[in-house]
Amino acid sequence: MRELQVACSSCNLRELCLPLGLQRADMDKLDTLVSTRRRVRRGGALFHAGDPFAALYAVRTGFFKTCVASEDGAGQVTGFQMAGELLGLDAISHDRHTCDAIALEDSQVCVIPYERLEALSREVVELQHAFHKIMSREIVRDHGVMLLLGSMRAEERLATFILNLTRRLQARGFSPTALVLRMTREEIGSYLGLKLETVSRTFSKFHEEGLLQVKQREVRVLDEEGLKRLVNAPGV
Amino acid sequence: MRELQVACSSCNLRELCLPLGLQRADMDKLDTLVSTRRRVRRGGALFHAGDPFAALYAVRTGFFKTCVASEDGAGQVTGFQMAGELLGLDAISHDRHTCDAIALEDSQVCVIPYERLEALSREVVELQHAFHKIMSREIVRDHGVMLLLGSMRAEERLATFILNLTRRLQARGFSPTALVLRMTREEIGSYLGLKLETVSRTFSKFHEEGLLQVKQREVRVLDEEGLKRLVNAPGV
DNA sequence: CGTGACCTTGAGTAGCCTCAAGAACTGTGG
DNA sequence: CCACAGTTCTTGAGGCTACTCAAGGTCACG
Repeated sequence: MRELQVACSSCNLRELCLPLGLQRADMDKLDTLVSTRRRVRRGGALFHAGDPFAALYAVRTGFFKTCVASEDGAGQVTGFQMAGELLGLDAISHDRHTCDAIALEDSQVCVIPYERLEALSREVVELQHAFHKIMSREIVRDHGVMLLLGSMRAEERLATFILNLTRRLQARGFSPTALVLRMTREEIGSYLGLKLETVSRTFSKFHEEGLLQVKQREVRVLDEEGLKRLVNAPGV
Repeated sequence: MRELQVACSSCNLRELCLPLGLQRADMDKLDTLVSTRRRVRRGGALFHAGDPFAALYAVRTGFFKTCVASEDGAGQVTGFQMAGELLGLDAISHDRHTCDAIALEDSQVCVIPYERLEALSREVVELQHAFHKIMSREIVRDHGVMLLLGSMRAEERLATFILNLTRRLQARGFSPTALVLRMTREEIGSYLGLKLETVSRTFSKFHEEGLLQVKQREVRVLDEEGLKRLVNAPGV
């Protein structure tokens, strides 16, 4: 758990992350709050379900998955987080984390001590706004996943997933067409409510149909409109 | 839209609702914030997706469903809300509601003007805590639904749903075994990612197996342990 | 170059969906 | 209070999607 110095005010993610909407002066106050980083190796856990809650984490670099455990031992991936996204919001409710956060590549996170975040957000209205919006956005995102899991078929689910990933990567300055999946077929399947074989078959189908070029974890979007059509005009 | 006088400090839901954890003095401040109620007739909408966001709502009496619309027109029920639960949290993110809230019986809600809630929660630490916990709890709840939709079979889903309803009703002083469903088979199905026929068949199956007594919308839990076993020891 | 993890593909099957018909209930007007 | 229309619920038959089980291929890494 190496700790590094950090400053939100000079972070190139400040337009995506917690500081969104803050003025320069307020940003300086945020710098006093978010003062350390933490490294997590690929495969390592940022936190586990049951761990006491002390801080939220903002992904600085790298890629995470969060997964909840069900009663019978089987888990489910509830989300994939990339740079600028917050981890740990679920823990506020019970002062303990309710899911595992696992790094899918070597990563760095900014540590946001929660008590101090609450204190500062009582002083800085814009920070309060930003934080509430982030929590609310997480709720909206979850509703979108519920819609996906509850009413889409396999092809729609995977198309939605790929379009969502490319959109988020594009917002971070990456190519909107070429991406390298950081997660296994099984993890994608868990997130989308499918078995890994179904994910694999559906990738192959998209490949055959010229929607995607798929080579293991390297994916290139060849026909974005075709993918969007799949999502919007669901199978009969 | 009839408006009535109301006071959190004298509300018998204060242990379930926003005021959870507040001291007497702070409760009085909350009373100045939550000063009006609104009636919604069965079938009526508290708000629609796209409506500008101004207030959160706490269910005072009655029963609601929230549903999001998907691109292709089909909707999905994202939750059922009963007394003491908050509606509208999703709207904070974009200053517009992202789902419809429909009353499933004649209902009353307390109106919580959002700007004033933010202002007061900068003053009253316990209110800030309570509000953040409520948002976080919604995120945890959504993760539970994602787990249900992503990895459970029909029987597990319905058993989970019934157990969840009875638990919440019990917390409100109702019988943990007898309940009257406020929603149709189709709405249950939409929430659980099943077709209404499957919901109906699964109810019939539970009835045959002696787990439930089902007569249209009247349900009596005969074997709670049996339901729990279904949830924890999934099929095969 | 061997080992383990991950991915692809095939064959057969189970669970849920679709389509359809009829029953039970709700509420509305005579 | 009853008849009727509309909605909701139940049940059956058949079909399709995604799952299970299985085998072999690819890739990363020591």
